[in-house]
Amino acid sequence: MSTGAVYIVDDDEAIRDALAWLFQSRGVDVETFVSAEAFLDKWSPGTSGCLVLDIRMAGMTGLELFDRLREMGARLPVIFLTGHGDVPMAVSALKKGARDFVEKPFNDNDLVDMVIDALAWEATQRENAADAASLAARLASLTLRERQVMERVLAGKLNKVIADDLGITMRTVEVHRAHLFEKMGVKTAVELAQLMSTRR
Amino acid sequence: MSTGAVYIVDDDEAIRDALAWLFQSRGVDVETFVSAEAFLDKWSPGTSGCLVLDIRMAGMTGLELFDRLREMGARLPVIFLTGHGDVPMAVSALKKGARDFVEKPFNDNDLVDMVIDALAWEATQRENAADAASLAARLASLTLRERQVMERVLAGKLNKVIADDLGITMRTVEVHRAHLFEKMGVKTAVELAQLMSTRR
DNA sequence: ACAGGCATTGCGGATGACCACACTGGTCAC
DNA sequence: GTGACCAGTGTGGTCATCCGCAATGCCTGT
Repeated sequence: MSTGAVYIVDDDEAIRDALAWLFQSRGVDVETFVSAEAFLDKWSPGTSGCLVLDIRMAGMTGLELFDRLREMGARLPVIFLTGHGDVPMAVSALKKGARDFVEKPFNDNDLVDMVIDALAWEATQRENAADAASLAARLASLTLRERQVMERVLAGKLNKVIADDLGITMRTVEVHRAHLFEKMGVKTAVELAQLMSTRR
Repeated sequence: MSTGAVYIVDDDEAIRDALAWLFQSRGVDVETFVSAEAFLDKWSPGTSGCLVLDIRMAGMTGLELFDRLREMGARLPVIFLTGHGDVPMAVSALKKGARDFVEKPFNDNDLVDMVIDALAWEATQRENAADAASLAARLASLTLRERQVMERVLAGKLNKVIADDLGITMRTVEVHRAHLFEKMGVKTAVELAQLMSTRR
């Protein structure tokens, strides 16, 4: 798992080149795009990294690309660059989850530091998302009965009560319980509770 | 528990009065302050509500008041008002946790809506903080041994193993276990795990 | 038709959790 | 010094959990 690259989207070739050189010189992988559309072509749910996005571009603007990516489920951190941004635009972008909003001219080193932070953040987010997905998958693999038993185990009910509750025998509850513990990859009810509590 | 008031800090009397009237007409409790210093006098850790803060004021500026409050542990949501803010100022304020950053002239209704949202948010935050404090208090009431046993219970260890671990008898572990369950207000290990997992 | 997964149940035993009762010893505060 | 609190221990019993072994009925896909 290497940490992702920085994706620079700007229709000004001079800026693309300058930024690409800047990041490369600091050891950050870079890919550049001439337009929002070009990045959308490249993007897939597996794309990992950080976006540096010019606001004002021909065609789709940076803000529009940002919205589009969010709609498509992208969770990449986005740093906006702008020559002459206004306050409402900056506020709206940040409130929608942009990572930062930087006016040109900016300090090169600061930008690289921001990107490096964003890359690290994105990597941990990606891990968390993977954990959540794995948990969801395991949850989905449970049968109806197993889910019903799990709910009641998490509610602290005794097997006897659960059995009564579901109109089945204690022995059957035990079987379901063992199965769901197996599927969820836990050995005790305590572990199960922790697993289910952290992510929600 | 009523939801808190909106605290308006602005050195322009006309604006204070206009905002006070605006909020009152929408049923929101209002208090106004002529300066950042005046609000600091009034503030205490129990102060509940939402701040509407002019940036440019004689004496301490809105941004300085914001920083000062954060240092003192205040978690009040803050909405900044500014006549001529610049982008870096807005970005910095939002990244430091300001709720919003609004340029004059602004839409009255939008501001009230923002404040109402902020008040609701603050109320739930306050509840969460109270729960966390109560949990911390209960945790602090545990004796050393009880904490040691709790850790190991949460690690899914059996009483036998815990006993071995701590060099004491199973019986003693059972006693500590019962005591800590009592103090933490839970009846089962599962409840304990849920209690400890949600807040961390 | 047959394999495989799911839900169900029974029996019995090993192990663990929980509890009431009883007792020792140390520290700390009033 | 006496009471409150903490830590530690024992006996004995009840209830719960966990497992292996064995079996039945249903449904689905090959």
